[in-house]
Amino acid sequence: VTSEGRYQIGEVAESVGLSISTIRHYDELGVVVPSARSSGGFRLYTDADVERLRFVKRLRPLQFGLEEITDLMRLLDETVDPVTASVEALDRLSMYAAAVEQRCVLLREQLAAAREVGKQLRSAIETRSVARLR
Amino acid sequence: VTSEGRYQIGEVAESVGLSISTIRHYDELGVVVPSARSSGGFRLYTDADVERLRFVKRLRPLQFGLEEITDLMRLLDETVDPVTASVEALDRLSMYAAAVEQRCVLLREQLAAAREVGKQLRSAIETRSVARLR
DNA sequence: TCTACCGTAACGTAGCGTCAGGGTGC
DNA sequence: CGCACCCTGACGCTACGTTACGGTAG
Repeated sequence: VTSEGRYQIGEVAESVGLSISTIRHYDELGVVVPSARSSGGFRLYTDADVERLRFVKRLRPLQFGLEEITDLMRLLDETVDPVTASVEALDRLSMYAAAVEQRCVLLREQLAAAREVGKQLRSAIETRSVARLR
Repeated sequence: VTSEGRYQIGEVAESVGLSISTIRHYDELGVVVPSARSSGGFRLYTDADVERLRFVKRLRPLQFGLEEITDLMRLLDETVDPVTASVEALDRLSMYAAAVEQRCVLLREQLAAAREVGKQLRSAIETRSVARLR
């Protein structure tokens, strides 16, 4: 904790589980821009910023591009107030929701396939090791 | 089928589910090199080659580099005959097996996190849409 | 000969990792 | 002042995608 709710990039990286260069990259691309900078130029992240980083981290394995993720988060921001929320924004938001569902299904399939490989490997090792024992 | 057990890159791409450029890339890097070429230079894949491509495809989501995958497949090849199989090769093979296990666990965690996001998104959309109806 | 398919070469892209050289902060 | 931490370029890397231009298969 640097000064009550303002974290430096190192602490953030530690707590979120992203590398410092990744976090800097996200800043450069405008995915997650720190709410403040110290007088000396250090990036200072608020708890909300950190939450956004966690959000990105969760979405990345679903093969979403950083641009899409940025767009999605902006949509969420725009619709925080239901009054300001345009129908169009809500529409696009649910398209993202559907995409997330699909990617999850795909991820499950990949996991299943990967476990197959694991089994395949284990059995291959076993038969080859057993043969060696004789 | 081009001529009994020899497939052109297009058919292979179709059946395996990898893009043509990906398959060409794998050839260039020596990951999966087609067993033959037509007299005119067309890549000709055998069923075994196609199997190797499927193997690569299954391992990719586990974040293995192409070089590692190549190494792994070579290890499998080298140990096909238990007599030629060195203890060292078998050792490295089981290290890969362990790595696969770990990556599977990680993948499951990522899937769980991603589903969280899905839920989060759906509920956000719902509350914001319902508010609009009034 | 036509047409779909394939070849290489070369450059473009996303998402970081990795210095190099130099301030910042406690 | 020291030492850990941070800054901005700028270049490197992986794993492809994308033309451009031309040959091949049947």
